[in-house]
Amino acid sequence: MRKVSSTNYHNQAYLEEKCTLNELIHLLSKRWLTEVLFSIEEGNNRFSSLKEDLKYISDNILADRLKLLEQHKLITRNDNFREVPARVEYALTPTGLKLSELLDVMCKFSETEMDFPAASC
Amino acid sequence: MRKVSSTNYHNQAYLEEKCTLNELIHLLSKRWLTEVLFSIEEGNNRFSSLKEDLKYISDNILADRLKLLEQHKLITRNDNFREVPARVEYALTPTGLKLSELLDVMCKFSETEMDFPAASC
DNA sequence: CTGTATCCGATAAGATACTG
DNA sequence: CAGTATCTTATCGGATACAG
Repeated sequence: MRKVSSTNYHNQAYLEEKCTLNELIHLLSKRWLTEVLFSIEEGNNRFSSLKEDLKYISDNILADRLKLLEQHKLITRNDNFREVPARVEYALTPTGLKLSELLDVMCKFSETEMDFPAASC
Repeated sequence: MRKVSSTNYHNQAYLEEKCTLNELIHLLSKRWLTEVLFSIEEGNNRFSSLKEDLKYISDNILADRLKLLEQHKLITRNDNFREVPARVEYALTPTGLKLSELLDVMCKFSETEMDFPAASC
């Protein structure tokens, strides 16, 4: 739970109210989140498949990131398979796809313009 | 100092090596950083002017963000005025300007596509 | 298979006091 | 004016154990 009394909390709230960009960046800055988005886009639509693809991610973090992405309507969660063991499939929404394209642009920018050591994107 | 032994550290390093996008987002996620960039773009080119514009920012955070922006060649720092009291002026680099334009695009996206409460950007 | 609950270490933000 | 140094607190990531 957040301590509402702190300046820390108030400043973040102030920034997010001032501009939703801060809210979006705060979401994107959660570790693994963009990787989960990209991995779903590439066809990894199950929990176990994502966990295998993002080899160092832990259960609780993956679950949390999927929940966040769903809450912000960037992915859909389909658990209507009525199978045992449980089966759930994830997919990008149109907004999720647009965000992914936007992140591609940012990735190109970071590769070509920014002063970071080179890496394959 | 960072503890190199932690999984926490290794995972972040893994992600940043995998794609510089993670490095860029990690930078942008530092609180106030984008606001400082925008404020400089709007003409606030002195420490005191920035501090007044971003009314809740503290000295040490502003100093740190300016240092980060300079290190990544997003702004320039000019202290060649030989005046007392000290005088320093900041300005965007071409890369800084491009980043600002990219962030404008992201801001529009967050306003029109994302599921956040509305705010003026 | 797809998660949840609890705990702990690591990192980030901010308050305060001080300096050339 | 333009910062720096030190300390405290808040937030985040991850390990482990467990559940429907």
